[in-house]
Amino acid sequence: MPDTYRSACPIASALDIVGDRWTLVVLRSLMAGLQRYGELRTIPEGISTNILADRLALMEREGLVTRHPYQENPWRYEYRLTRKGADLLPVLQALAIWGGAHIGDRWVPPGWFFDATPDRFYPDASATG
Amino acid sequence: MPDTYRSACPIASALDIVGDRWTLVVLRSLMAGLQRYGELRTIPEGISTNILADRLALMEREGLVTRHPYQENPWRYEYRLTRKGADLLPVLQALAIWGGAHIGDRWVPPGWFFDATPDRFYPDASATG
DNA sequence: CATTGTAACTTTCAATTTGAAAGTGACTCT
DNA sequence: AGAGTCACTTTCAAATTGAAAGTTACAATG
Repeated sequence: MPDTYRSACPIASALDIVGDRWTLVVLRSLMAGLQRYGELRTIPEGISTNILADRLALMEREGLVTRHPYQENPWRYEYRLTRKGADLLPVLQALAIWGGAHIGDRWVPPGWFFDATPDRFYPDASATG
Repeated sequence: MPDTYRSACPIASALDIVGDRWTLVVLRSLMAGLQRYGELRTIPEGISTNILADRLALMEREGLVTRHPYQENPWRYEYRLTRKGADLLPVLQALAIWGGAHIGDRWVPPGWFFDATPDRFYPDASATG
């Protein structure tokens, strides 16, 4: 968690964790199926490498994602959503509805996105931590 | 709108408008009934005056709020949500649910907050622009 | 008429954050 | 041996944030 929250308001406190320019965009990408650093680098928004590494580290510290090795020599990890991370899905859905309604000519998300519930993203108990 | 959006993704684009440290906190405060600069200055998060003035100006430019004079000599304005601003209520509700569920000891929002729909905040047609 | 007070900003400037680009380390492949 | 890949890390300039002081316009008080 942040060292201090601005207040005990659940909205302000949530924004102390995810209320920056990139965290929710990375989260969206994880929900879209991207799992590795190299995949996340390719998102159309063009995140720079230092910011991506920093956000992934912050998200791990906040318990939004966990790292799972997919290779040794050298060790490489993929990032998986935790329940805490997956539970932000309704925030992304609400933002997508708003953006689609009030900004012109946005992409239409795939059908599964609005139908999904958070447990779609943490099917295994090991990712619950 | 921002000069350029990072992509045409409705989530990323929405965050290009409201994805900073303060805009959604100010929006929450407007929904809680605060309408004037001097009232908004008193929020428990402690926003500094230059940031508040800047965010209000940005929110007006984005069409999230409109200014309505409540006094002449000198002119003073109160800020009212537009439909576009009020339609962010589901985002705030989702953030509040998540913050309440995943961060310890947060305030419990008043009952009306989760029951409300956006039209609670734009009762008059003049605020629709 | 000078002084104090109030409301809504605006300015200043230091500190923090962001971002583009280049660099690093551990490998694999040719 | 040399080139390529992946996942970062470092560097440093630019943009943003924030605390504090200053400004403008007026009302109220003495």
